[in-house]
Amino acid sequence: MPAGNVSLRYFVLGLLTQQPMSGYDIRRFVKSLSWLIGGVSSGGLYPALRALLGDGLGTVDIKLRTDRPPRKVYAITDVGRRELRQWVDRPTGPDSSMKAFIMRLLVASNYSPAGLIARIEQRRLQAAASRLALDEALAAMGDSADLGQRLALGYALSVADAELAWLDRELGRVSQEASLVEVG
Amino acid sequence: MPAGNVSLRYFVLGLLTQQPMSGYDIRRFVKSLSWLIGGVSSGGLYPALRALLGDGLGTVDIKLRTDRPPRKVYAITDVGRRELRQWVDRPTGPDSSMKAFIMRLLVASNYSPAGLIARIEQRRLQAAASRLALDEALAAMGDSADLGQRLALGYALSVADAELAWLDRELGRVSQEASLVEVG
DNA sequence: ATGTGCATGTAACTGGTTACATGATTCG
DNA sequence: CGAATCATGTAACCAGTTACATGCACAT
Repeated sequence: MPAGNVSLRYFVLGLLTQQPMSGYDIRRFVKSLSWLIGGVSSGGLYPALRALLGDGLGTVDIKLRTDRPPRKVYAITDVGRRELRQWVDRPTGPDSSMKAFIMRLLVASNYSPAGLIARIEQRRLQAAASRLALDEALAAMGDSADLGQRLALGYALSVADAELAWLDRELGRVSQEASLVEVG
Repeated sequence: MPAGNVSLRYFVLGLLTQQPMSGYDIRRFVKSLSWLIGGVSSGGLYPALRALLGDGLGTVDIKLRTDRPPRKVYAITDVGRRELRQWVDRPTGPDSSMKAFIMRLLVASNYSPAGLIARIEQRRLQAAASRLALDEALAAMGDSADLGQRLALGYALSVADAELAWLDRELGRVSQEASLVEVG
């Protein structure tokens, strides 16, 4: 379900606006952000970098070294900066937001009340765990992180909290209805 | 981005728990939910249905008709029900549309304060528009909708509201900082 | 010697989308 | 008569992942 809009290509281009980097640097950096967006696979990254060159959005500076493989440092071009800006402004897709969970919800609603409750509880556990991971990331980052990371983390926290609140509310409601049915 | 977890395969299997359906029925039904999760393409659906048969998760009842193409009605098997339940309980991973926005946020934070503000505002417009679409869906659905759709809509609304609130808050903060810098 | 870090990449696969092909029926 | 709806599907493509391949340097 690669949703055509989560474009690795432009994201790495965006990283190059901070400073020129090699593929390896990029992977390391993205990995340090894995709590937000996961990592990048080399099988995705290297072809993407080559494509950037081909389209004139980036350049390489190849540092040859006798002992090790050459270090290829990529940089963004002016054309790249222009295209990047367009990507940033591009809608992220008609909010089919939270699609994965919504699909499960639609399916789970066909289960018995007890089954549905079990599934919402399960989801709550997961949500709480990932919320905790965000908190840990927040603690770990301290004052060192840059604006982008702080913004991204804040956003993720807000959404995670909203989800938890919804789950708790709904869990209460569904349980109550279930017990009413039992009694009635 | 095919996020390996948004599995069309299991979602259609889940729809079959409500009642046996043909591929066409499924497309129509999912299309009626397009405000939540978008549609299904036939190029995705028909292969998925065939795969369900191959794996023993579903069966077909082929109604031959002289005048029209045969109508193939699919139903879920017990094995299918078992696997489906596992899918429902499976973690969903960070949502891909959230990921798409976070990536843009990380990139946009490298722009000037004015640029960053413009980008957050842009996102706010989109978020408000999709929030509005959800409200319309809510109004349109009235009392007719089933539990699953009501749950899904409520969830989507909560998350959308949280996102809007975050955007407004952050827009205020970033603007203020920008004007402080200007003055200082 | 053994594993970890540096550093590059390819091949096969996955889970989709887009666009196309086919053909009858029904509605305006 | 033409458009929409019913109803099936295929082929080409896309963006990405997984697993693999290669090889040197440095620390344990």
